[in-house]
Amino acid sequence: MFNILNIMTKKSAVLLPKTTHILETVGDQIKLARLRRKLSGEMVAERAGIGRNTLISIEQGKPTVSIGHYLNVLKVLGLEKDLLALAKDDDLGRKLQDAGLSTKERAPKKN
Amino acid sequence: MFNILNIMTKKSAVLLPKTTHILETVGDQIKLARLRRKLSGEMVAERAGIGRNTLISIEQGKPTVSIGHYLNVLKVLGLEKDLLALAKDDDLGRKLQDAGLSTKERAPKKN
DNA sequence: TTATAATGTTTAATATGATAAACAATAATG
DNA sequence: CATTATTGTTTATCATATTAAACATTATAA
Repeated sequence: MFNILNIMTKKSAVLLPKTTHILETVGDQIKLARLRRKLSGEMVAERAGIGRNTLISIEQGKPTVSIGHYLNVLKVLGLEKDLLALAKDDDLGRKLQDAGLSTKERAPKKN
Repeated sequence: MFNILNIMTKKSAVLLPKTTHILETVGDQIKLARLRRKLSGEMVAERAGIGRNTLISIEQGKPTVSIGHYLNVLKVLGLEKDLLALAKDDDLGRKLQDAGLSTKERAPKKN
């Protein structure tokens, strides 16, 4: 509590309220998908190769869990392809690209 | 190499080939979204509050990066709502639910 | 063609993610 | 109602995720 050193050396992700809400919503959706399949947390955790506590962290929307564990849980539920939606339909990006044209392998140099 | 103890005590996610490919594809999509915005890796990493190496891990599809860091990178690109797609359209789940009916707060007891 | 910024790799240090275990609370059954 | 499996919390331990720094490569733009 009030540990300035902890704040300055923090390595875990700091989320804004809106971002936190997104993660919690995803956690709820994953839990609902599990319950629809009538699977206990212990069963899903075991099949995903993770501990029970880590699955609970996912379902509660904790930002610390690795994307690999996330993905393996989605796979147990048959939902792993949902991840492909990330940065897939990049409308803004394509408009920016149309404006600037071309797509390079690297970002432009700042001169 | 050939460290049986490392295998038995592994905590990082073990992915199957198909799952690995999904993560790598997402990494490519994130990198493409960054380049369309003409942002350097250093700039995105700084805005997302992570190190440059961690962003590289994300763009290369490494399974170790936390969902929180992932989410903050997506936010820098204006794509954070994409995460809401995870376990959202659970077609199979809804069919299973229709078959079994009801939705409980917990998985059924196994007796 | 040349200069250089962007990207990628490796290494070492350390904060932390993931875990099991023990426990408490409670929803789901009979 | 009574029983109990599921869910959730806390704690301690340890493997590892994250980082900065130094360096190498190469695409970019003049």
